[in-house]
Amino acid sequence: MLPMKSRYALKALVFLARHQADGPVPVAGIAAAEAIPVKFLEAILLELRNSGILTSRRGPTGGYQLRVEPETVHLGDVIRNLSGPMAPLPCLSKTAYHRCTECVDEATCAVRLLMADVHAATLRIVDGTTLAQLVARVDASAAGEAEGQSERCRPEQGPVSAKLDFID
Amino acid sequence: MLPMKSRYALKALVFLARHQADGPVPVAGIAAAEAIPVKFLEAILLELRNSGILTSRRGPTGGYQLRVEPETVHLGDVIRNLSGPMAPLPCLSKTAYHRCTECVDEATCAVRLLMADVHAATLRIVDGTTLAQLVARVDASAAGEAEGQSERCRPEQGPVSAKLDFID
DNA sequence: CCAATTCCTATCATCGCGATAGGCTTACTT
DNA sequence: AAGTAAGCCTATCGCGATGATAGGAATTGG
Ligand code: FES
Ligand code: FES
Repeated sequence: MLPMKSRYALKALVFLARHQADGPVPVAGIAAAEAIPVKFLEAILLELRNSGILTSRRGPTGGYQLRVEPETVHLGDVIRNLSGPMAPLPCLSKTAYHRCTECVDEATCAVRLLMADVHAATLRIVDGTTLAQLVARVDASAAGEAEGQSERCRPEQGPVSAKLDFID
Repeated sequence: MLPMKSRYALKALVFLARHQADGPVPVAGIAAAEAIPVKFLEAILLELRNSGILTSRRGPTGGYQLRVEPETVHLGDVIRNLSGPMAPLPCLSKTAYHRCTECVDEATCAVRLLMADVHAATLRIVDGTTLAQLVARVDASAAGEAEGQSERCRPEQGPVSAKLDFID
């Protein structure tokens, strides 16, 4: 499960990307718009600021603002900064690596072999998507909503398991 | 993080796939070979039995055994049976779906849009890999270990982010 | 009958997570 | 200078999931 911290952060960043022109936006404004607990969001935005993604100004007319262009914000970094590495196994994290005590040989560990692919696939998506791209996709999704043209189409995917479309 | 329950289960299944010919294998044997707490593994194998993957026999010479061929065991089902759905968001699970209270419109939710791809990629791997394939990969990995021929090669992947190889 | 093994229930300790409380600091407005 | 709106920071709390253990009942081979 993606932690609430990261979910809220992503929502807030999308919101801020949309309001780049408005100058600093106060926490209360974002929280109200996105239905996020104010004090919790406060802590989140603070972390994002300390990690360099946001700027802040205090006092009246203060608030938060994107420090960098949305095209340069990789969503994987956002999640990592707030919720730590997302490796499904300790032995797969580069920044927080530590050996799996239960495994004798890392090189021939079946669990590791399987999850390494999962991890790689995940990173390819979250690190390969920028905030700008996400905003664009939301817009596209909203545009095609009235139409029966749901989701983004990926018709040529190649049969993987020949079974049914995967669930859950 | 993949729960210990699922990690242990995968290891045990690989072990059992390797010892298919030996007849029933007692829990203690698997636990010793894979360094898994006995009582914990006991509970895990019991669940796997109740979900139809394993057979058991009691008494002396008893133990656990694969009920079906390793080619028909999809690893995603193993994980699901033991640790529940692996959807990164409640709104992405088919079997345990429930609406995200914090999100106004599911169709235009940025978080959902991003994680849907992650989820799909994960399922494509875990449900697209069978126990037999995993065993084969372990063998292949063990064979190429002495050689500099590490991991499975996927040379043509297409530039995704043009950045560095992803970390964590 | 005995011993080995599965089966089942209950219980525990710990930890991470989501969230809140309370106060301090900065800075704009009047 | 006062007042106030905002960010900044630390501490704490409740809760549930997780990993693990205890103890015993049921089954079955020798
Ligand atoms: S799971 Fe990390 S080495 Fe086996
Ligand atoms: S995260 Fe599920 S609808 Fe937004």
